[in-house]
Amino acid sequence: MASPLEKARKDPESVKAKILLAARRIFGVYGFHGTTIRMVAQELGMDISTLHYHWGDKRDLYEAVVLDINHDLGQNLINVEKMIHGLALPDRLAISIDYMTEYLFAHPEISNLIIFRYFGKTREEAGIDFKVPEFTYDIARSMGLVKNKKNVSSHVMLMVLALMNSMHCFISGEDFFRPIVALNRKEYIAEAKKALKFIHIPAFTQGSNQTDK
Amino acid sequence: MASPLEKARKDPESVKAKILLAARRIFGVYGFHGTTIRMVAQELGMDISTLHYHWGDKRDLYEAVVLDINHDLGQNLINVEKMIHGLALPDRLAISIDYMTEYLFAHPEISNLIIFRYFGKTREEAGIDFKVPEFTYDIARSMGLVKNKKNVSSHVMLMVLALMNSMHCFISGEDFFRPIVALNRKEYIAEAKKALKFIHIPAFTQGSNQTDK
DNA sequence: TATTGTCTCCATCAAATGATTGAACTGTAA
DNA sequence: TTACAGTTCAATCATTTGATGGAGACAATA
Repeated sequence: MASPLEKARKDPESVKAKILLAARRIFGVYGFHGTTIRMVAQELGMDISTLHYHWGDKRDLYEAVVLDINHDLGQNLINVEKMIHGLALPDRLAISIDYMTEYLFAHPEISNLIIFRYFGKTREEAGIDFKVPEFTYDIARSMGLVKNKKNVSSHVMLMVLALMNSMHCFISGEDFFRPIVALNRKEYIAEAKKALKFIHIPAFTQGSNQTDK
Repeated sequence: MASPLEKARKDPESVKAKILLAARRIFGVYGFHGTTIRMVAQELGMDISTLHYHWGDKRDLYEAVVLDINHDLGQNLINVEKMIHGLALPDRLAISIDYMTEYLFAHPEISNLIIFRYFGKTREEAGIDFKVPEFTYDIARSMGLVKNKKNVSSHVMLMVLALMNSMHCFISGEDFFRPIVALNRKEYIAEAKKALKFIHIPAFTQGSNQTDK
């Protein structure tokens, strides 16, 4: 009855949980086609047939990873929403950026996998999907940018998407960007946060008197 | 002597040029591991051995695609630099964003492939690379953001990277984002340009009196 | 016509990869 | 002890995929 994913979440010490973690990491680095189940198995020091025993086929494992990440991300967005409730727009933005950036830098495979899904295609289309549209709308709403309850302007949606993308890009592109700016990890994270706030807070605040055209 | 890539560029009607074009498109959609040479061959209605005859192995073809895209992108950045020379910063930004967005929307595989390279890994590391660091520095310079000739601040570099990333994300994510905002292609492109300018011009102009801390 | 060089494709190979099978090992309950 | 469910792994299979060989088609030229 309980899916492997549910079992994995129930007991973080279980083999299933370990598999899920390794799969997140490796799918996050190499993408779906770029990872082989042998890579995941080797990372765990176990046989590929043990993987199949616990999770079924490669697609099942990948979809479990996507679901798991969706769950984590949604959970954290809820947390943020609670933290910023009632504050002024610039503060809401600053706190959201700080919190989410910190969280995503600690789990870069989330940004990696979301970006893979946005910008790439798998040969066989997946039935499973990220909840980006829902998340985008939720963020716009919790930022107080949705004036007309049932008709969010495209402009606002694109602004929110741009903010999310900027964050994912800094996190996911760390290996590529950090050598360019010659910073250590700690400095890079700090500068990324700074840049995100520097760019997006003025954009949203100037927008507050024209977001809805 | 002349490489297949040079031959392809010399004669756009040649088989090699057709192969290069198809390879750009398909690598751009599915990434390196996600595309098979059979997919490229089928797209062209030719046999895989004909592909090998003209280009060598898969890696060669991929690297030719990367070189080709680098070349095109560099060429267009030079064009932009000429267009904006001598103008004020907000105008430089607006024109650059308009021009590059238009260009990249016409060749989305460029954004796709650059993003794949930023954010993903191939199992065997490629010897070939995108010239992002050089391009980033050139853009910062042509925007007039480089004050100290030999020491560009990390902050400015990250700002430029964020701008480039925002553009690539809107272009590369069109299939994913456009249904969310419910716009047709023409409207989406217009809104993307608007959002990019709306977000990044204030960021850079407010930054002109504190870019170098 | 014969020759040569260019190009294309069918057939095939070898390696990589996803998936399965059956034996063996473990601990627990009867 | 025996029986059984849960787990792991070595061995193996079938398909996909990158790559090659050799024969044939075609055009240009002597």
